[in-house]
Amino acid sequence: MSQSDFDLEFFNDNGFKRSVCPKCERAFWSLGEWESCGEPPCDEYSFIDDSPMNTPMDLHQTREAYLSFFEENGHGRVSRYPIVARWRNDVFFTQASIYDFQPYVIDGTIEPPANPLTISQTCVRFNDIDNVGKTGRHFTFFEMLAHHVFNRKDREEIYFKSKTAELCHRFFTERLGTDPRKLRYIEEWWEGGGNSGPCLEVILDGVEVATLVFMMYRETSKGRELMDTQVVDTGYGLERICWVSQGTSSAYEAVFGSVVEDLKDLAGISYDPRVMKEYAKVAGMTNAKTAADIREIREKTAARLGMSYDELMATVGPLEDVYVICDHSRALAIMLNDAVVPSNVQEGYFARLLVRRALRSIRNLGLKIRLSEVVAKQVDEFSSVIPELASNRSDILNLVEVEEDRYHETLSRGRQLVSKLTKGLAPGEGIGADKLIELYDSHGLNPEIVAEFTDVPVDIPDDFYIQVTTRHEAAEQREETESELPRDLPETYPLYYDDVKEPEFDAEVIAVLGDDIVLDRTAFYPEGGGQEWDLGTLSGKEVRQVVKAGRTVFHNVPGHSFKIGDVVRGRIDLERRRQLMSHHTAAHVINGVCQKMFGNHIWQAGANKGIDSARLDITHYENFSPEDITIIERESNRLVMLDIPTTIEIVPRDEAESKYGFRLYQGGTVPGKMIRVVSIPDVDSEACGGLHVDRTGKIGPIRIVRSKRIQDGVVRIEYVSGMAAVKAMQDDRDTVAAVSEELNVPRNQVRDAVARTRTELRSAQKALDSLKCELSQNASGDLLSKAVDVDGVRVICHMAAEGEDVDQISKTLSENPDVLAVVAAPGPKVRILVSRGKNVDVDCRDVLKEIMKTVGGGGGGKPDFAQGGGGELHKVPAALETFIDKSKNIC
RNA sequence: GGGCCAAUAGAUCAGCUCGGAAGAUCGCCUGCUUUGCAAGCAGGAGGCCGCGGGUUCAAAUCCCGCUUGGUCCA
Repeated sequence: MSQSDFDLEFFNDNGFKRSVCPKCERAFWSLGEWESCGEPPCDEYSFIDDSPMNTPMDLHQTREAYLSFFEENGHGRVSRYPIVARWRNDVFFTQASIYDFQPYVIDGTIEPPANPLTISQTCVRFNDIDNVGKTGRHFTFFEMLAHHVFNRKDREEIYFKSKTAELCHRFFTERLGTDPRKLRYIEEWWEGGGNSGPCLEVILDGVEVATLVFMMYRETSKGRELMDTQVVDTGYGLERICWVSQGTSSAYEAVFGSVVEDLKDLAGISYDPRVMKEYAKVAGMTNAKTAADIREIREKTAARLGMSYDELMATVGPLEDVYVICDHSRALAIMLNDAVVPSNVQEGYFARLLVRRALRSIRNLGLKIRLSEVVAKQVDEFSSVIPELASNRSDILNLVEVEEDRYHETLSRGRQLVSKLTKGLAPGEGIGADKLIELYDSHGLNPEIVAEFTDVPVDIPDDFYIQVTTRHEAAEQREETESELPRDLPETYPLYYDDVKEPEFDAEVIAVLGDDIVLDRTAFYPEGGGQEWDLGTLSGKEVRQVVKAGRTVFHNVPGHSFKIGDVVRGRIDLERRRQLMSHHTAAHVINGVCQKMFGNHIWQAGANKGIDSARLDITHYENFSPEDITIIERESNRLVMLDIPTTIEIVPRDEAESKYGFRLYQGGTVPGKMIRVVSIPDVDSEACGGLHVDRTGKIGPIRIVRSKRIQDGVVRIEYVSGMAAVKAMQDDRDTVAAVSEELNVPRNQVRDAVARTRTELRSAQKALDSLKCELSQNASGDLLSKAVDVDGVRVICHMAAEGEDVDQISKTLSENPDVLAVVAAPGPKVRILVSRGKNVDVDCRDVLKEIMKTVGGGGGGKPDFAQGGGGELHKVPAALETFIDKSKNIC
């Protein structure tokens, strides 16, 4: 960063002065005379109760003021992108407006929807979630207002640094009526995502209202390189500007409108506004990173107001909970609207986190409401700007309710767990830190809840969450397998898109890499979109695998002898392809049916279309019931029989997005300016590179084989279609036929017959058991008559024969109070049981030991019963015989 | 994607440290008692101890792998 980076015409021509803040030593530009840079902690908020803007605006008015200003100044207004950044695989959520244009717009693959453009991008960030509700300015969900410019290399520059600063300045002064002298522009350097550039932080009355980033460089291993596209990346905090315009005590009061008022009424909160004003000012000054920082904010605030920490918290605590509920419910409304399904992994976990934290706050306040009621208010509040919210309303609320119920289940499990745990404690003993961490980490119970569940002392360490984190720091590695195929080969022309029914083609070999052949064109469909590759031959040689790297198709042909320049004749196995096409189009049909049946939250989460079977993974909160499957299957087949023509069109990306929305990207990200859209009208439209049948009728029958919850929030539908479905039906018919023949009943009686057979088997088993019991009773009677009396103890040694139930005999014998029974089992292995009647004062283990001395091997047990084995089988009879003599010594 | 916890009768769980004949409570069935209900009394049925390997004379119990569920983190 150098001073020249900020030597802007706009500043110089308009009398801006560059000063250096004596506290933080950063340089800043302003029209006013200022001692410092203006940003906390160098200065504190001065807009509270004294807005620098001419009109207080609500959130929607603020957004509109911004977008219309930039629209009037030549920017195209672009609608928001979804909050789940499905077009990227490096992040879960859209965290800034520039995410919308990474990587394809910035790397030049596609053109931006407008240039320059303006947008209000819905964003969500979780790194500051602990501060939400506490600092007066942190949110999980927020909107980033922005104007962006993409200046392409070799094209005329649209605008860059100077005009950006000018537009920003004019927006605040002309549109919002801010005194021009109040704005300060701090020189900074920005880095992120491998890029960097100078930036200006825009400070107004102590709050950073915008950041103007000039993304110019790429950070490479060779050092800093100028990017081909010079990007204006601005970010204006919608919530901040709205807050400043109203000058309320906290941003939450300005932003949440009627929702926050309703909740305060419900919770019966009344408070001295002075408290929150001071609190927000102090919080604004402090870098709130840990629980200790938050504590410091509270202590400072209490000191400034001349009250105790506890007095302050009595006011602030309930308000914080109200703000948390407002924030989390709003974030949930938007996230669920954009099809996040709460779950224990990936983006779904964040939705779960929000639900649980919001419920905790509702609980703290003792409110008798469901979270879904608050989410409903947020949905209504935002429906005017995000119209889909209205149509997804019931789906969103249902997801919240399902998740709320799940949390209650977790709590009741937890309640049992805690009471079980405390039962084992000594009087006065508490629940220690280790246990608390386990309860939280493994069972989802935070320490406060644990304390609520029990009367025993709960000792919560200050660094509780830090301890939890360290537990996780053990091992975290990730490995990525990169394809070894070269990417610098020429593109292969895809004949398979021209005519899916053409079985033959001629092509020229343009590269040979071992067994892999590259042709100038091919009709072999390479693996992609979950669809397996085509098989067939190249000039008679069998093709084993076909894959694509970049735009080049590689044919794996073991043992070929082709050379560059050879012309080869390809033949495709069309029957295989027809099956793959049927499975692929069926996936789109089933996906469409499920979306209609279950709602907007249904998205494809993965798919595989093989030759014998296929599967489609979709996002849903529970496994399907047999009834659901029946309906899905019926509706899918109905669409097949309607014989709907499918269409495939290659359209510009932005056109496709505006026509079909982001639902296009069911299969994940798709690169390129033009995208291939596969549509089944009124059912499903997806960006898809796969091969499809041209009418749904050609799919043939669709059979859902089973559904399976493969992880929380994702259900796998296994299905077959076309000939594979026909085969599945035939297999089922054959199976039933075989069973019915085996049972010798007609097929419609098979179920009853099986049930009957099972019952019969059971009672036969029982009869057998009681017979065995009777037998051993008889046997033990015989044995008792042969008992040898040793000092009043009847000693019995018995070498059982094949088929005798030794356990039962041993048990029965020892029911006689004066019997000591030694029973040896026949069989490949030695097994000896020693049991005694209740009046016999002998340790069975000693008896066993004595016998084992002769036999070898080991054993053990309890005083009244011991068993052992090992050693040599043939020694057992002798050992038993001599035992009688020895027993005289023992007894 | 990674870590942790768990899986035993229809339900809720004990037993697992320290290997030795599978238990409790509720529910269910039968009988008795009661005008009826709630209940009480007596008896009974109900278990591949998640699956698969290993160690051992012997595994619900120890070890390994898997499956399923829960939970925390990114």
